[in-house]
Amino acid sequence: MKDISKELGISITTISFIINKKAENKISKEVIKKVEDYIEKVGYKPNSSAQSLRTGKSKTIVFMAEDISDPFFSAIAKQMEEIAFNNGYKIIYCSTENKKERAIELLNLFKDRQVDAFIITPPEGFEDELKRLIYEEHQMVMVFDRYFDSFKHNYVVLENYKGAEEATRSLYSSGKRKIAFIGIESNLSPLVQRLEGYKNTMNSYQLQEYSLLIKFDQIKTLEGQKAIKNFLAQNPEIDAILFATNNLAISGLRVIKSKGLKIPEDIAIISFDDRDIFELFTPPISVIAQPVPELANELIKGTLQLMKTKETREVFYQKVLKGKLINRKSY
Amino acid sequence: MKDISKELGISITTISFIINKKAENKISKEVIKKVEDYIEKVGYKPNSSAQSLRTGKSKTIVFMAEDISDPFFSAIAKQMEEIAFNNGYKIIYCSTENKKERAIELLNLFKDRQVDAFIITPPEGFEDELKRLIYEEHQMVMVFDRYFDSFKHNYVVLENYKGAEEATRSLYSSGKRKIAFIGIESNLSPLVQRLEGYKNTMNSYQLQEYSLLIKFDQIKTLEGQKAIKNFLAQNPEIDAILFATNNLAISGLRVIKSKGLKIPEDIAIISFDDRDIFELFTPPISVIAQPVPELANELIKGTLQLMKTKETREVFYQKVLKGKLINRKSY
DNA sequence: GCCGCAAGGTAAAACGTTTTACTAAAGTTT
DNA sequence: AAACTTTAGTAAAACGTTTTACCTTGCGGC
Repeated sequence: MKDISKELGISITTISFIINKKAENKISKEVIKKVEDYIEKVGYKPNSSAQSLRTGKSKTIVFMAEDISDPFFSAIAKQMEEIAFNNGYKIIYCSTENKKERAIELLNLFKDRQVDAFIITPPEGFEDELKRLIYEEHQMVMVFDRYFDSFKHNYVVLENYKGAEEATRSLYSSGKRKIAFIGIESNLSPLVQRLEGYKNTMNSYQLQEYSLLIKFDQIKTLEGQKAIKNFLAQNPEIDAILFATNNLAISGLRVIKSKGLKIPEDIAIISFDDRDIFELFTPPISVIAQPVPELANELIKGTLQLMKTKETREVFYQKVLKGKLINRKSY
Repeated sequence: MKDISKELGISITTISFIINKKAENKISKEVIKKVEDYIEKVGYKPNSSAQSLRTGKSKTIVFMAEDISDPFFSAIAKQMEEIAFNNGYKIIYCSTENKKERAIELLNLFKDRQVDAFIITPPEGFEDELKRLIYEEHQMVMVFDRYFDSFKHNYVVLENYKGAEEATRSLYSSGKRKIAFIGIESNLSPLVQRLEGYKNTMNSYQLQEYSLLIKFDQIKTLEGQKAIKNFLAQNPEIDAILFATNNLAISGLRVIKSKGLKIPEDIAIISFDDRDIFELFTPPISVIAQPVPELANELIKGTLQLMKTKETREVFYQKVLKGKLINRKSY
């Protein structure tokens, strides 16, 4: 800017105004034109560190996902990146592995970097920490995938209860009566609501519930598969399963495959969350798919919007999006 | 720092020295201790924008992947993130979609932000641009997954030729003789080398080659599947296929499934790149798996190392890692 | 008692912006 | 024509660090 100023004989202030579009009714058209042309010509780009230092804004958003290598989260991440970038923001990713300690550690490490906003998939037990972050540290926070009732905050989540309800109904409609639910031992909102949706639907049909809840860290392990195997062995009458997450379903499918059960004749399947593996499985697995582009869009648009409107502690950005039941003949 | 300085009656300079570990033989033990304790107590963290402004380093690395939502790249990304973070670096991701124009656009957009290094998966036709970036703009660049022969640069890639060779041999060993290669129309190094590996091996057995090259943007489409279907129809004697990428294999498997061919009896399969879908497929698909943790490790360690040793245009960081053939009985 | 030197420390400039408060000149009222 | 107002622009401080060059004190050697 100093160089431009010297070259054009125009003050740095004026140049700054022009760059930041604050020149409209201060600076003459000719000067604006002259400066803009020169900037274009020499390809000047402002130094973002200096801008951050002066304004206190870093144009950076942190996306703290449960696991950024999970297909669901990485798909969300990609979509968000694009939109954020076009709005002049960059996103930094990290994974909590659904561990509270890890999330806290990450948060601490981000304290020193200036960050304009956080998009967080809070792990189990992160409630108090999250509240502190929002209400005491006054950070701009958008919560994703799950939310808490104990305090108000911004969030974008799936309509989990309805999804589970619809899935259970569909299994019922296809003639299944011994419908099981395999979920996760957790009180995160989606897992609770999915279970609730299942339970209430079964109840409304006056059917017996069969539910198995697996520990979070066993989902992808042999222990998890063993638990499912035992569950099925103890309840051989089960003729349908609703899986609460895709990873759960994958473990379940391994068991079903190893037991030689036919889908959907012996056992019908619906899983939450779509991923390519389900479409290609033999037979293709039906799912309640999350609307990834819409979720990503809401997340980032909401976050950008909130950063614009600043400290409005009154209005919250809360979106609940519908899932889509995709019938692939696995029930 | 100003506050600490006032509070402790110690100059800002001294505090800066202590924070940056440049105090060892300048400042007395007692003062160091005092300052460190105070910093710990009040939880002071330096302002990173100010640091960047002063030092010209942003502690930021850009990872320009082909597609960050692809399981291979997102797995790499996750691993790198972790290591980078522990070294005080943050990573910004973006996806080129293997489009030259997109990559150039992204690069331009990063010009204004200060970036310490680039890790790039160069798309087709990016050669000149990459060369310019390295040799004219003197950016720190680590190239990933593919590389160019026409100029020296840092890279981390897979030993593609050997991988294809080994896979082809294995198919031969299992008794297959009409072995086909389905690849991509591209002159990116891995695709060329995989084809070469296949061709030369077939040649050494004096077997006829069958190869189909699909256009990059048709890989995941119906056109791609149609091409594969035609290829198989025209060469019904084919009894084995080596797929050059996982996405190709997935399209191929759809075709094979729709044709009702049995794997491996009717047709044996090996694919490059592992992904969970292959393990769960019926039957499980054999693959040449890339060593993801090692790749990520080399990438980020290499990049960090190069940033330390600065302008050493003589020495290049070039690693070629071995793939691992995993036999899952699909051949 | 003076010199030189090491140890321990600091003042101040610089990094590249944004923004506040100001000015000079020209135009508009009265 | 004096007194305001608007227009077009600028000087300088501030953001929070790092780093260069400098300063002071004490001490050993002669």
